Amino acid sequence: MAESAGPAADETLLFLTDDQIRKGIEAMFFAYRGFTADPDRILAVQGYGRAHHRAIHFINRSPGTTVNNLLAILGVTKQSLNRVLRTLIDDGLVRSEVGTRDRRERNLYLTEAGAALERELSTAQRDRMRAAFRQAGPEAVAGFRRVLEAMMDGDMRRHYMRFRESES
Amino acid sequence: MAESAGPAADETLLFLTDDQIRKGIEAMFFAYRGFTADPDRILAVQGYGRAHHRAIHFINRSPGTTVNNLLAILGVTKQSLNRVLRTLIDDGLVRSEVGTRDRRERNLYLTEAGAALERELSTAQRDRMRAAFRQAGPEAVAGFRRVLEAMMDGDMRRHYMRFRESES
DNA sequence: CTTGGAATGTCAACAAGGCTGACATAAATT
DNA sequence: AATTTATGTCAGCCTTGTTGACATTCCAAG
Repeated sequence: MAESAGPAADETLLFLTDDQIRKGIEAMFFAYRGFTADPDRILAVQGYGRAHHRAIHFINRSPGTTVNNLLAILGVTKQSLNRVLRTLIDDGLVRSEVGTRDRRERNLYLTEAGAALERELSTAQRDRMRAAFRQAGPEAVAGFRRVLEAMMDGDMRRHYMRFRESES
Repeated sequence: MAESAGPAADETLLFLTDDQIRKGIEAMFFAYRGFTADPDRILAVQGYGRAHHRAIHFINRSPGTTVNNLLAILGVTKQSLNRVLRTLIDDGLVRSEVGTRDRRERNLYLTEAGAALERELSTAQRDRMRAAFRQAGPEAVAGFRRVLEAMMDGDMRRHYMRFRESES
């Protein structure tokens, strides 16, 4: 913070040059495409999209979660999420139960069919991630995670950390 | 490849456990949201979206690029790109010139107004990336890039590498 | 106890930006 | 001359964002 008087004048900060940063930006762009490519292909077959994947992922991650919880994590409007949730419920992939403590809430669970699709999706995505991790090596993976965590918005980092802690 | 008989039996591969992979997947998801958040805010003001940002970014990156080139990099249909390009041309942010060597082609350039918006967008995005890089440190950045490069599809890696080489 | 908000979820309508298919035009290639 | 290539355009569809209106449920203040 104190040493950033000139634009990258210090040669120990070469990884902060505009060119390095630009490469990072493009790496992020191209890699995210690969990251979603396999699930996208699977989802397209049954007429679903990325929004369905996100809902399925986080319901699987926290069974019994409420619509409001999901809204906070996914960062969309409740109307948008509701449409996706409705098709998943109608198609028998998600079960919605009236909350016991507060009957305004709906607790969401994957059905067997939902869990099966979740496994199919996450297997495809994990296979690619695993291959990338194996190719890059453990230290690269640690760096990858450190940079991504620093890039998150505060709110999202909270959700991410909550998930990280919830399993050993 | 040969040693992967059992599920993560080797303790030197702990970074390849399903749990580690899942953390990587969620890190990617949450970080990408942060990555696009600042440009999204700027674009929303002038009524543009992420599609406009992508077009502007890559036209700025390779001035004079053709429509076909852009299609290959962005991975969308020409109809979809055309709609975005048309608004950018009509709004005076992009200039389209008939190709000299091959007059079927259109060479695309940013106008002054286009370059100004590009600077505004990339400054916001670079600031966040720079902060993340600085916080994570040079070795983390190297690992970040290695993992992302391994995660790209072959085609996308080609485009990425082409860009990387095009500047020292 | 009742009543007025606040929280939660649903329904309707609209826009952006993907997609496919069909077709036109001009230029290059064979 | 015929074909292929590059680009643009029209029409129509889908997913997934948005806002607005509204129903239900809970809770707290009177």
